[in-house]
Amino acid sequence: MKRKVTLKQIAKELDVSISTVSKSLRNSLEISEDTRQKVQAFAKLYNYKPNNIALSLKNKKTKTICIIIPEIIHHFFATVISGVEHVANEHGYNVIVCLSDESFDKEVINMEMLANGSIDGFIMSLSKETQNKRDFHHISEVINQGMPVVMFDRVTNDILCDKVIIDDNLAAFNATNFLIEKGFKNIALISTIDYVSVGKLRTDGYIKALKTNDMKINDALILKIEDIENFESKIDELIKNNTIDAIFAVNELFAVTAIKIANKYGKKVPEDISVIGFTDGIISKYSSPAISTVGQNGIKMGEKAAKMLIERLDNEEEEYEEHYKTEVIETELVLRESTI
Amino acid sequence: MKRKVTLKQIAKELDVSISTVSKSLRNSLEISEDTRQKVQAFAKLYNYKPNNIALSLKNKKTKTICIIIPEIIHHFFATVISGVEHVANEHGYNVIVCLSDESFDKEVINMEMLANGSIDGFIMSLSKETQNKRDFHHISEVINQGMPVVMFDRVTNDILCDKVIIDDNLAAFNATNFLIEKGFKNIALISTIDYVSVGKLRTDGYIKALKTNDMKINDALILKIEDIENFESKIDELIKNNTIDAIFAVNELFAVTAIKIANKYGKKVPEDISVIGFTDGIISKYSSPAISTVGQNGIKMGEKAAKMLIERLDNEEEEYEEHYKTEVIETELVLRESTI
DNA sequence: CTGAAAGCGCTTACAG
DNA sequence: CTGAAAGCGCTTACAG
Repeated sequence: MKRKVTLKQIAKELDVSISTVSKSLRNSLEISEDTRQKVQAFAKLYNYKPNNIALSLKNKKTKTICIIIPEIIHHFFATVISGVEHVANEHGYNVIVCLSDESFDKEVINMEMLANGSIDGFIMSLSKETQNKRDFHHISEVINQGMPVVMFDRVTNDILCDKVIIDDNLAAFNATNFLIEKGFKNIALISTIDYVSVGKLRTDGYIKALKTNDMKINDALILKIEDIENFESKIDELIKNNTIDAIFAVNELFAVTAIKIANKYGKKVPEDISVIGFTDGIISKYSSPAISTVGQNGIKMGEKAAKMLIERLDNEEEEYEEHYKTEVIETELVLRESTI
Repeated sequence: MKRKVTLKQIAKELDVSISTVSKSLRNSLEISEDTRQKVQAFAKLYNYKPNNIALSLKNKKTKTICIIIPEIIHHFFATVISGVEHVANEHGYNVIVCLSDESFDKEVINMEMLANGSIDGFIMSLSKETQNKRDFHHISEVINQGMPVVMFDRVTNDILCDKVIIDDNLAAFNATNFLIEKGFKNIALISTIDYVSVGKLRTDGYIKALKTNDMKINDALILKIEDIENFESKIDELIKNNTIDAIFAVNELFAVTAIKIANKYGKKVPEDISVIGFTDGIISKYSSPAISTVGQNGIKMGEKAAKMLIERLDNEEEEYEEHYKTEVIETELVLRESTI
């Protein structure tokens, strides 16, 4: 087992100073061709690589960014990570992934832990609990210390920073409108409680579409799911107790579950009920029938978020600050088998 | 914008030495009660937090571990990350996630980059390309430098280190055997090419089950998919050209695709064909019919891998080395709607 | 009880 | 052309 070699050791072996070794390896013209070659050859032989931590301390930058997400099991968030990873790596950055598990406390702990020099900036999507509490002091604190933050998807207006979102309202409007144009009269909505920002926006879009088309809002057809534990029984009730010819669900889990339950009551999708989901993930693609859905393009969101963050980091000298942007990533209606 | 405060600044403000500040904050008895309180109060006021990078440099440990996976979109790997995260956080470790994208080069670059002091140890699953090339020098190099590595799922015998696996052979044997006991005679296998270690092991288990039951091996029913691009047409051919009453697929993507294609040819699952997949992920759970599958328990694998790594890190003083273990996580056959 | 010094591994302005 | 010194932010053995 040969431990990692340091400048000091090389200097000792070659009987020169540490400065000389350092400069030689960075190919400084200050050093004679001869010495440089000797040092470089030796370093290569011993497979010298500079210690990242020492460089980080010296440079006051770590070339590492952190992405905080509520849940990695959610396919959408996994795709965002993938997008972030690729852009980050291209620019020589590493990515630390933190999971808040939808918990405010875990979100705070993660941020405080990493804000102390471990990373250069954050990319994050708020946990449900944080959105519910509306307590964002941990985020503003980090920003105040001069560390850039980019929020995506689940964002808040209470914090000023760069953001990457989709137009949830518009996407929901379009999806609902699509169903209305198909001639459906009883379009149900399966959404989440309003404090989840995207849930509320999507609900608003649905309502707006109905209103725009002079259709009346039937509260019985609007289901807001609070508790992921027993959401199936809620959907069951919705379908059992109402006349429904189309469903718009704000995520794919709700959509696929709705289809299952519809089948249970002898309703065929899409023949009897058309279904549109949200988030173009694995479930939508591979379930039978394949589910029509609002494609969210997590990869692109991740890429964009990473680009915005890295741009800010790499231009830190210049006084860019306060020039925050909100990027809206376009969505698309992916039509498959669950709609006629 | 108030920059982060350092010991030096506190020392200056309070007109004491840096050593005194440091000791006070660590509550050293060397320092008078009085001074300690003063320093601590001041530190609290200015929200002092020690700089992680400086600590890492000093302590020669970063309290960060890296997990390298081939693909995050694969639900199984996402669950492993989740397991690693939780155990790591419990023990005060952060997790860096790296994606190799199934590429040998990316795997090597990631490891070399992070091995230079950024992290304390690796948890990894080999990329397809690495398994194909059988080139593991980057891994042995890291291990030689004294950095612990834990491999999971896609492992190799060529490297000595801690490992977490499932008994792929046995799991495949059991799944196939289950189908045989149900009375099926023409059981197809949809696997991957042999250089993917788990693909080969699962194929072997399938063959062993047939042999044990004195059934003959029909090569036409064994499909080894090389190319993820056009795997659908391969499965299509398999189903179109053969008489099949059951299918064992080595992942859920293959399983769900097989069901779709079977439907296309008018075969119902499970009435006409029973299907068992591998990896108990989102797809298996939510497709219609829900797919019976070999549950792999990624969470548990991740937790175990993290525990093994952290144990090694925390006990580094003691000469534990060379005492490598391979943990086998049990699998279970999860029966759902795709088998009769 | 307090502080100066050395050190973790590196870089760079400065002196010779 | 080479090297000693200072510094990034911290800890700790040692001196006073």
